[in-house]
Amino acid sequence: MTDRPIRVLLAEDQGMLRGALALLLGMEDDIEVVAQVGAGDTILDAALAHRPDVALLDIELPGKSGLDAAADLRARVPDCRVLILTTFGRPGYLRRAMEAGATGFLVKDGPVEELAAAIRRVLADETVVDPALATAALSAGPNPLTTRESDALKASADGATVADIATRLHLSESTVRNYLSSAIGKTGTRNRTEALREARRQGWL
Amino acid sequence: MTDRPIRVLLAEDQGMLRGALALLLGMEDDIEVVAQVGAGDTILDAALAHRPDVALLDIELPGKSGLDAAADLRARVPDCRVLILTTFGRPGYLRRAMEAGATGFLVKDGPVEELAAAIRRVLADETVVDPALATAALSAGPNPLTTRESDALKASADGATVADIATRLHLSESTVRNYLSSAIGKTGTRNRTEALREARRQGWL
DNA sequence: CGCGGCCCGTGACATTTGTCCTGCCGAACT
DNA sequence: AGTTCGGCAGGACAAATGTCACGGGCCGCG
Repeated sequence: MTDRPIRVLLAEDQGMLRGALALLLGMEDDIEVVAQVGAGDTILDAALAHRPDVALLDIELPGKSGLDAAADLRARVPDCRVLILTTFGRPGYLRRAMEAGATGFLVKDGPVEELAAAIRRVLADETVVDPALATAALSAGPNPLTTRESDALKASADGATVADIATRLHLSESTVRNYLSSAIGKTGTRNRTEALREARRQGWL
Repeated sequence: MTDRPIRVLLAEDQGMLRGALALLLGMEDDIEVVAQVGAGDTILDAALAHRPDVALLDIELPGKSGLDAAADLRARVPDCRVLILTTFGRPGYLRRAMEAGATGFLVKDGPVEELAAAIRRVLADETVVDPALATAALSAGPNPLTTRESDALKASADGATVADIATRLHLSESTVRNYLSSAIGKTGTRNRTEALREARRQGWL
């Protein structure tokens, strides 16, 4: 096996984890980390410049979500497989990752040893997903929130009042209250805060 | 330098980061990772069993906060230096870490290379803290919230209603509203959600 | 001792939030 | 052509939230 090494792009905002993973992956003799980025909106450029075989993407990233970046990669760098690496195994994240064309989905718990193995399997076009998480994602059903309901929920995250949200979204206060009320109903919760938590838990935001 | 290696205890809940750091630190020839734990309430036992020279502690841990664990260690394993490793450089965290007897305070941004260096410096009883963060912590002043105000804020975190909080804290609803109102005043915010965010940002919870 | 701080509680009040109903518009599908 | 769904908005109402003024008790400090 003296093939050319697997070229990996690493996108992760936490500097220490990014550095540690890069060092560890670099020590595998069949893996080479050709690019490291800490922001979502630099992923595509880095991939175009370095042509990786596998992109290892965190989801929560500054600038642009790893899921959105995954969709970009599928369109512009189709030879590059996408492996999502995320803190939370939210059902909605997994669903969206698959729709965005990801080949694998790993959570940041679980041993580091999994990582290199997953990279090799993904390169062979094997789908790598935790089975328990997969069934959870299936049974959870799709995101019931409309675009604007999600917007209103997101905008309410930092404790903004209805008036604040209305300004931010260029809407009337009545409309905002309607969206929030509807989101509360769909999540089966009692107020915005609970609705926001539940929507996040499901990976709907 | 063929001294006996520095014995390190590693407390971090995220499996992948914990594993990666353990491997990297283990590759330094003067460092040996003698224990790894993923929960705060197992730190003390592990330290008593393995007698590390340095304990590398995350703050947000299941079971018990790394800050509380630090205080335990100072009391029961006084030869062990404490080095806090945390995601967020909140002023209040740094202050509390120092009061709990920590010798160093690192954030998870910044390069991995810092880590081994910090461990060696901490062992030599050098205080290691990012200077910018240190001045921020000083200028921020101490935590103005009383115990009960903090309790009420924490209990409101998941979207609980006043009635819920009152039940959880064995208080009357009026009292809860007073505490929340007071916390909102002290944080200079407009509602609980903002107050909670601000209190967290300052590291007051 | 008086003073201040924290704890706990009540009642009244204004504001905000959440619900429900109504309506209009455009796009998509049948 | 009709129906459904999403976006947008207004009004009316009940409930939750936040504010304020006011009590009491306890403890520590000068």
